[in-house]
Amino acid sequence: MTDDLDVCLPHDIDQDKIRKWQDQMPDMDYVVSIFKVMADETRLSILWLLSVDEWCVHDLAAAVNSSVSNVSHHLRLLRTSRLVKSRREGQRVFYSLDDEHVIRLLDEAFKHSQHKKKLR
Amino acid sequence: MTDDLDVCLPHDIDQDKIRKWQDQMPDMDYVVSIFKVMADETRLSILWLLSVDEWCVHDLAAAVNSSVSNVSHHLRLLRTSRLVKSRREGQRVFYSLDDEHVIRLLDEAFKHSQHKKKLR
DNA sequence: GCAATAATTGAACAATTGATCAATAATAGT
DNA sequence: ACTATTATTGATCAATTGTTCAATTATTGC
Repeated sequence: MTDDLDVCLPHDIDQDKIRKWQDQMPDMDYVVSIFKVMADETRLSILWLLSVDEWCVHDLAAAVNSSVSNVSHHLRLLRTSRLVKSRREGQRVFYSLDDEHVIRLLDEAFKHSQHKKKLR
Repeated sequence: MTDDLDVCLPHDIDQDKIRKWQDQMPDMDYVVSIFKVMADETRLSILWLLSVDEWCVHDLAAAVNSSVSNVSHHLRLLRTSRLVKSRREGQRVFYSLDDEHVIRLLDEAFKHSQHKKKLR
């Protein structure tokens, strides 16, 4: 916790700086929630696969080496986060991306990753 | 778990698709770790503040409304993830970004956020 | 050496998360 | 109506995470 009782104590020169940038700080909530969703190997794999094609739950589970149940749980989170959408076709439910921005984030992140790899 | 014992059972048409994209899937580990680091309000705020200037721990703590101890813990994670670097100046330790890619990720994410806001 | 400021560290705890299992729902074919 | 396939859901449990507190380290000035 921050108590601003440190008036006239050492190191109060930067109060202006603190206030200035505190005021300009954007709302973190939404961005944090997006990063939370993407910060999981299974979900990130799903998103990557959905960025190249449409997939049914069964095949997604096979592709990410997990159970249908587990993948379904993850898909629900992705759906409520509005990152993917679904459509039913017979017994199967097909999922696809529902957010152009996510592709940009994925691209940026994997580009980043590639670059880091070279440095080692 | 996926047992590929479903040979010659319904819905085996897509085995090729599964294998094809499974093989092309990039390594998720590094990207997941970066998203994990960014998926926290305190750390994201710190990163955002560091993207505009250099900060000492004390001021960062004040700016994100947290304790010095807490911020120091977060900074350690950011440091070991190689996203920030530090330099000592007297009693104080100044932190700054150590990864150009992070700025791009931040920009992309907050741009995304801005756009979503308009839609509601 | 001592006191003051700044920062780091480790332990402890509550809260959140991801995976698994069993049960249920939805659809299609016989 | 019954069975098989696909998908969803809820409960449970282990593992991870974020915060707090107390103790420690590092640096400066007296």
